[in-house]
Amino acid sequence: MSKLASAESGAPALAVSTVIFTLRPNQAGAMQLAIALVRRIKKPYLGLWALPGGPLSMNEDLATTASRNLLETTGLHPRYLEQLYAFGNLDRSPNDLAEDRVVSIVYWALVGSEEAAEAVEGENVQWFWADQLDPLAFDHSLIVEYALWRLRNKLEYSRLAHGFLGERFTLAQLREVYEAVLGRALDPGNFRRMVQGNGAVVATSERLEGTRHRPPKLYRYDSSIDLTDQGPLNTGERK
Amino acid sequence: MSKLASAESGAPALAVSTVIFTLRPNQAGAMQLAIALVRRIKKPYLGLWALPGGPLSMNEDLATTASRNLLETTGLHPRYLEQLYAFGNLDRSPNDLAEDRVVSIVYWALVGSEEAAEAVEGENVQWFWADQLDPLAFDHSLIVEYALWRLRNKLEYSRLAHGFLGERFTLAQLREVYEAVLGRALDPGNFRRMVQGNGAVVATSERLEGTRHRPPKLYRYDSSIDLTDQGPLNTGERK
DNA sequence: TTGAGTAAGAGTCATTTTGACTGTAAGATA
DNA sequence: TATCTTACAGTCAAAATGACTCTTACTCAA
Repeated sequence: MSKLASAESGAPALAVSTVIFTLRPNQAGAMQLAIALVRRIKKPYLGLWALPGGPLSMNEDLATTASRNLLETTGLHPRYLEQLYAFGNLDRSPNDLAEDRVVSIVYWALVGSEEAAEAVEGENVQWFWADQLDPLAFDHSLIVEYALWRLRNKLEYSRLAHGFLGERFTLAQLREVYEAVLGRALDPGNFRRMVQGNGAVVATSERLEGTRHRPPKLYRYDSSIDLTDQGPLNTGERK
Repeated sequence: MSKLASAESGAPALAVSTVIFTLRPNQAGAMQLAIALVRRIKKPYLGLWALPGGPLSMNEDLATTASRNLLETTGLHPRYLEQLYAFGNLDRSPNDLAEDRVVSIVYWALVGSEEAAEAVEGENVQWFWADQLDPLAFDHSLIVEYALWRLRNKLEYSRLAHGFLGERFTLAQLREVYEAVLGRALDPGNFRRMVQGNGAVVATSERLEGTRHRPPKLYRYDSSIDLTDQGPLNTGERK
């Protein structure tokens, strides 16, 4: 007999999972894309790594559940949170017992680099480099691959990089985010022109001091756009 | 006591709905974007129009359920089917009885113009112009608006127009699809250059005859790409 | 005090892409 | 045969893009 609540009602169970991205410095000191995973402590795929998640509770919105899962596993709040996809194939679970069927509504989230450094990490919660993952539990490898694709795509026509950075940042830091996510070097001059051209970013009067070279200006995103909860539910512009 | 199965298990119910698009000629003879809706014959929003859909059954994939709903309401098979979004807000139902909560996984579909002309239409199933809809039941107006946005966006970087056309088509027909979906006229010459430039379309040796002007070449899509079931589950290129 | 090193930030230039437009060819109809 | 309509090819300028160079402003070591 299944342990899932759905078994009694004859309907598939509903769960919410989250792909949590951040940027962390690697051995060479360069920023690299990382994902938070939890270790399975129960029977299917016991010991393997999986996406954090849990059942959808009756009195909670989907995004709220994702946000809470994120807080409970890493102790962090998302800078950006968006629904990725609903996975509900019949063959998602290893044994094809119909009673164990779970439909997972998956979100993806960005957390800031500084916060991520202080995140909860332990035996069963760890950060992994996004581009060198061992096979995960269930269909989570597929999910991560899709989330990666979506992140890289959306970066180009959105202001996503904000999700990794603080309120103010230099253009070099912003470029570093783009390079880490896209996985290739970008020309500094062209990047400056691009990012200033579309008006997404405005210069502040401050500069970053304490560097051992010419102090760069600090920029901030044009604050007219709210970065949280993209998708059909926001009322702002859609681009 | 609620009629929904979820009430007994303490979990939100799961449903699948579909936004069904087609192109139909309007009074002026021009193609225009239309959506298939069903009339509510039950209590919440009784008499209002809504998206076709139903509960997710235990032994059916999400996309299969969407496809079956489409077949049952219109008698048609989709030329294109893609998951849109999972809607699960707490305030989706009018009365805020927690037991009535439903999470809807919404798909959107394209059906061919010729087939749509012969589709089942009756007292409780009808086509409506996509850009002049009265308010729908539940949050379905919001859902349709989002589906429209997604359709228009995706048209630009995908081969979506195939979903409205037959196997072979003239470039003028293809342009007509684009114009109907985007809602604006396109320059024929530039359209030709664009569509031939990215290699999505190849000319056949046939021509469309019976016109009262120079017979245009018939084209077909490069068949190497499968158009059904986009999203994370396809193995092909992702662009 | 001075020169070297480093990265910020502005500018140049050739190529590609895009939008608007013009011109010609092929068939139907009167 | 003349004319109408549409297919389809070609032109041209503006805008966007990628690969550069050059100058400026700071730190640090000699």
